Amino acid sequence: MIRNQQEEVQALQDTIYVIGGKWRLPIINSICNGNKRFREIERSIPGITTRMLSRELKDLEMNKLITRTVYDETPVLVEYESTDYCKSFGPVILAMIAWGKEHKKKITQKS
Amino acid sequence: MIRNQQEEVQALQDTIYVIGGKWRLPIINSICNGNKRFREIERSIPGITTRMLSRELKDLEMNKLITRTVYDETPVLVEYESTDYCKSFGPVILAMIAWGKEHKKKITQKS
DNA sequence: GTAACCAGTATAACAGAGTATACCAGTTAT
DNA sequence: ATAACTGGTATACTCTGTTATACTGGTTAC
Repeated sequence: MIRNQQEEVQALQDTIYVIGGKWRLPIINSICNGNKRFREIERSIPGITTRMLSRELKDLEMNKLITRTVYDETPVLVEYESTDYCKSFGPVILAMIAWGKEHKKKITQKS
Repeated sequence: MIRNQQEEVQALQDTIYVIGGKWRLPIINSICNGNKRFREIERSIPGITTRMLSRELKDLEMNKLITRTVYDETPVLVEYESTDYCKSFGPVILAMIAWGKEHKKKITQKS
């Protein structure tokens, strides 16, 4: 039953690496919920600092999960948007939400 | 369209917290593939140290993803096994593997 | 003009994840 | 008896994710 284990573990670690950390998912979530502007996203995520948001947005853009568009209007306007690719991650995210909820119940049960 | 966002983000972060980090998934994977003994698991994961394996196994046990059974035979025998609960995470893991593979292709494409 | 917004960057410090290396008590194999 | 196995623990270090705080240059509102 040992298929291409090495490769699968690598793929798993890649996925974890892309969406891991404290802020990635909340940011993705915020953008998927329609927030486009930097400050708008910042305000929607309690506790995040501009530094972290800035860094994470760059990583997410590099990984093609979001796009960053600069509109060269008089007050420079920047918009972040989730890609279709990001949305392709939807099922995994939903599964993780469901699992997280069940998990909390399970762990807080009296032993 | 804003459902219980706060709660969902929390659930997401819980899930990430449980399976995040460099070694959790490889360990789960190893145990699910039939490795039961400490040194056996250790050898199956290139690069891991006994310290990390020890710590992660404790966390995974606390989160009820694996069981630790001590058989009080003459050479003390310890067996780790994945729980049904851990297996319930299977679909998410498979989705993550698939996503990770696709992602690698996507990112390494010429831009 | 000064206060508040925009989209960030700079610098420094902290805390926890991860690494490196050695060691322990006990058992089995030669 | 000496080496190699078992299932780990101890100590010390590095490294990076995260925080805290301040600041920039430009625009708009009062």
